[in-house]
Amino acid sequence: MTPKKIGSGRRGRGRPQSFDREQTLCAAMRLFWDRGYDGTSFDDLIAAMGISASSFYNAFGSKEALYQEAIDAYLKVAGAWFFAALQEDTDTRTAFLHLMTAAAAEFTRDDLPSGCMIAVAATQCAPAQTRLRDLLASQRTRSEAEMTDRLRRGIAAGDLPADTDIEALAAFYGSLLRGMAVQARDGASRARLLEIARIAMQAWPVTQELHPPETLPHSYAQSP
Amino acid sequence: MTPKKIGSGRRGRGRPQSFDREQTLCAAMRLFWDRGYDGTSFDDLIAAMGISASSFYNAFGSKEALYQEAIDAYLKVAGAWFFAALQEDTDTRTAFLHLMTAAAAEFTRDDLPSGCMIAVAATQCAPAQTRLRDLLASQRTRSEAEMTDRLRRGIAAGDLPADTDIEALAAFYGSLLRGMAVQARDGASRARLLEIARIAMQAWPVTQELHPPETLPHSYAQSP
DNA sequence: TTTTTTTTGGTGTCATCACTCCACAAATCC
DNA sequence: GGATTTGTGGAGTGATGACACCAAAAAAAA
Repeated sequence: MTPKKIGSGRRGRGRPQSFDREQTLCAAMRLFWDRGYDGTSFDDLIAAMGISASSFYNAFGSKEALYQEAIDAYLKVAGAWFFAALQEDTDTRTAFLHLMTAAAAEFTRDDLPSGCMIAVAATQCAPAQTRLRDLLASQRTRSEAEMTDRLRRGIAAGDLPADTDIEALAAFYGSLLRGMAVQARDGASRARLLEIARIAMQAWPVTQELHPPETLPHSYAQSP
Repeated sequence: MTPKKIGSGRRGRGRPQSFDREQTLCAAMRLFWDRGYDGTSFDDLIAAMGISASSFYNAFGSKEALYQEAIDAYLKVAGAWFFAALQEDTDTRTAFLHLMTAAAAEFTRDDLPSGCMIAVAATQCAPAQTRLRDLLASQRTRSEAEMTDRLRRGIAAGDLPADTDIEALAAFYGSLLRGMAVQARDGASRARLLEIARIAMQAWPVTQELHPPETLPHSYAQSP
C-alpha cells in the first residue's frame, strides 16, 4: 500500500516504478489547475502523465485521491511563495505588499497555468462533490488563517494598530487574491494585477510607524 | 421556432404552454447559480423546472442555450442591484460604497443561492467548454467596463482625481467582488462581507472633497 | 533461477450524460 | 366537431465517464 519512493536509498524487491512519481503528479497537478476536477477526464490525466490506467490506479488509487495529492503538491511547490511572503522578516505592511506583488507575478507565469489552483475551485459543483468542495473551502480558510496569524504578529510587534480587525483585514486580502486569480484566468496582464495590488495596499490601516506625526498631512502645510 | 409568450395578447392556435416560461427559467437559473453548468445535470434541471424532457427541448432548445438564457435572466433579475448602484445619482465614492454594500447583502441572501452566478463561474473547465468560458469571461469584462464608465463619469463630474487609473480601480473593485462571491460561497456572513467592503473603501483615491490639496501631498497616495 | 513486484495493453462494466423519438392526450380556433 | 398545435410520459440513443480485471512481459532482489 505504501508507495516506495524512487531513488531514495531503500529499494523494493520487484521491478521498480519506471516513472517518476513526483513528475507525473506534477503533470496531473497542472492539468487539474488548468481545468479543474470535473474538467479533467481520466483519459486526459493518464495521457498527460504518460502512464497506463493500471499504473495509475496502482500508484494513486483514484482520481479523487490524486486530486488531493495534487493540492498538497500545489501548496508545496507552486504555493510556496504565499507562505514565504508571510514568513518574511519584515514589517507587516511590507510582508503583505510582497504577498500581493508575488501573487500578481505568480498568477501570470507563462510556465504554469494562470491564476491559482485553489482560489476559486469547486465553488459551484454538483451535490455529489461536497467532499471536494469542503476540501477546497477549508484550504481557503487555512490560507486566510495564515494571513490572520501574520497580522496578529504584526500587532504584537507593534507595527499594526492594536484595534485592527485582523480577521476582516485577512478576509479583505483573501478576497483580493481570489479575485486576482479570476482576473488572471480571464487573461489580465501582470501589470494589471500589480496595479490591483498597489491599490489594495492603499487600504492598509494607518500606523504610527509608517507615518510619524511630523510627516502626517497636517504638518506638511507648514513645511516650505 | 419563436416561443409564444404566455398571457401577452396574441394567442397561437393550438394548446397553450401550460407552464410559465419565466418561472421555469428562474428555477433553472437558481440551479445553475448554485451548482454551475457542469454540476447541473439535465435530469436535475427538468425536475426543478417541473417540465418534461420534451417540453424542455421544445421551449429552450438545449442545456447550453438554457444556460445562456439563465445568465441573461440573472443579469436582469438578480444582478439588477449592480447596475442600479452604478446609475445612482450620487457622487462616485458613494456609488461604489453602495455597490460594495449591496454586493455584501446580495451575496448573502437567504432566499437565493449565495455569491454570484457569474463572478467565478467556468474559470477552470474542460477544453470542450471554451464557448461557455468565453461567455462568462466576457460578462465579467462587461461588468468591469460598467464600473470603468462610472469612474470616468466621476472624473468628468470632478469628484475623482483626473489622473486616476480608472481601469485599474475598476479591476480592483471587480476583483474584490469576485473574491467576496467566493467568501459568500464558503459561508462567510453578511457582516464579514460588509467589513471587507468597508476596508475596500479605504483604498478609494484621495479626492479634493475629502482631503483638500493643501493638506495632502500627492506623494502620499503612491506606494514605496 | 526463482521470487517478487510492477509494467503494459486490452477488454469489460456500470453508471450517467445530454438528447431524441414516439404515441397519445389536451386545449384552442375554425 | 374537426383541425391544429402543443403538451406529456416513457423508452431508447450514442457517447463518455471512472473504473476493474486479466494475462503476459519486464526488471530487480533473493
